[in-house]
Amino acid sequence: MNKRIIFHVDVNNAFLSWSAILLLKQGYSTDIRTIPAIIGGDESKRHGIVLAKSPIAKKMGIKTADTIYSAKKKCPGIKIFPPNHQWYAAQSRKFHQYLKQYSPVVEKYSIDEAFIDLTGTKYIYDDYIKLAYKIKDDIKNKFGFTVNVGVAHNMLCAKMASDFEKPDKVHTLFEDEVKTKMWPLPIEDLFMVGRSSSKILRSIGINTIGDLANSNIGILKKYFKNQAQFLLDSANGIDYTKVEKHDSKSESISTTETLVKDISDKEDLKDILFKQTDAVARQLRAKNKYCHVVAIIYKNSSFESYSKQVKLDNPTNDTNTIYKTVLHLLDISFKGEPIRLIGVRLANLSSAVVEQISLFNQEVKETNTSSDFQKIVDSLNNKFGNNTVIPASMKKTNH
DNA sequence: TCTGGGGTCCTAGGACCC
DNA sequence: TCTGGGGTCCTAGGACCC
Repeated sequence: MNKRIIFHVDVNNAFLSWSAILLLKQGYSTDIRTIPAIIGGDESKRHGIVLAKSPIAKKMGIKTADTIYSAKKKCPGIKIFPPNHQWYAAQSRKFHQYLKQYSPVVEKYSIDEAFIDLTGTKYIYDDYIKLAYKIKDDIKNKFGFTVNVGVAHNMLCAKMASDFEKPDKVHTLFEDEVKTKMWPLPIEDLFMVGRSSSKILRSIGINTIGDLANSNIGILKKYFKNQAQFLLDSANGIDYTKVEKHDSKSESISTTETLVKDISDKEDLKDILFKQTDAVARQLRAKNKYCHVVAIIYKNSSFESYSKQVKLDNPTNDTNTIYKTVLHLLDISFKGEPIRLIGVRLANLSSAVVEQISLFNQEVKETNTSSDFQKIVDSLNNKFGNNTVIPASMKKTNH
């Protein structure tokens, strides 16, 4: 069997690099990639975490998702810049669009990462390392930001390889390199080993990826059950996952909002939930999908998260139907306590409506014919601003 | 001035059915 | 009477990713 050939392309410090480009364009004199700098949310709105950091900031111990408070402590005088998500989305589109020319099988893994499956292209590209360098340099020259490219025979190794030395580098991680390049790394560096798993692994004397690769499956199973084999395979660089272009593979749509202040008033929560429901339902209709599950998500002032969900008899994409369900979930799950974050999630998405016919209740169900009307409303709102057309029931709450 | 937002996947436990 | 064993569906919560 022929070996696959997979690239993983990863934008270096994506949000920070992209902001750097925009700032330079706007006449800002410093390239923020070259100074201690971070992209961070607004602390006064309780969005105070690090979204991206410059290489120098990283050297000073600042990590993504650190609080800005702690970043300042680690690096007094650090420059903080706000995120610009629209600009990032535009950069991301250019990046992903560019990669599509090399293979029909490109997986958008995140806003700033992609996998390319180049298997079966050896008559087009005689040297894959050269190709990796070409892609890296092209992106730098065309767009002004740098990437790392990982080259391997599977997705896991390609991803691990692109994470080696940064920025602006090409790395390989083939089978015969796993032992020398991957095994010496700390266990936290292995893809899919997070805080919780690494804590357990270190407690049983597994400190490097090599330790894990050479560990006993029986012992691993005691702690990780069905995940044990996956962990052992990963540490050995084994992975059979296929690169898939899952543009339409959406499984759920959600939105959450950390409130500027904790809210414990139910009526205030209802207003927020309506806006959120409207937003996710619109996304659902834009994808021509229907949801089967509706959920409400909370985080209280003690940072405890919980949720309540329900499965609908009939899938829907109708804002009002979903909102009624959300209100019902609120009624049966809201504890009256101060809420820090609230959100709505739509899940079990399907493309077609399958009406469930009740045996006992033959009344004709209200079907999704309102969907066409809603799409017109959506397009008006998209064109003229969010509250051009709103339901009469929400009108009173216009502040 | 502590701690974002959008996702996927897995597991445990209860309800229910045969 | 004193407790089976499959299986599926559903919900809640948690781990992990960027």
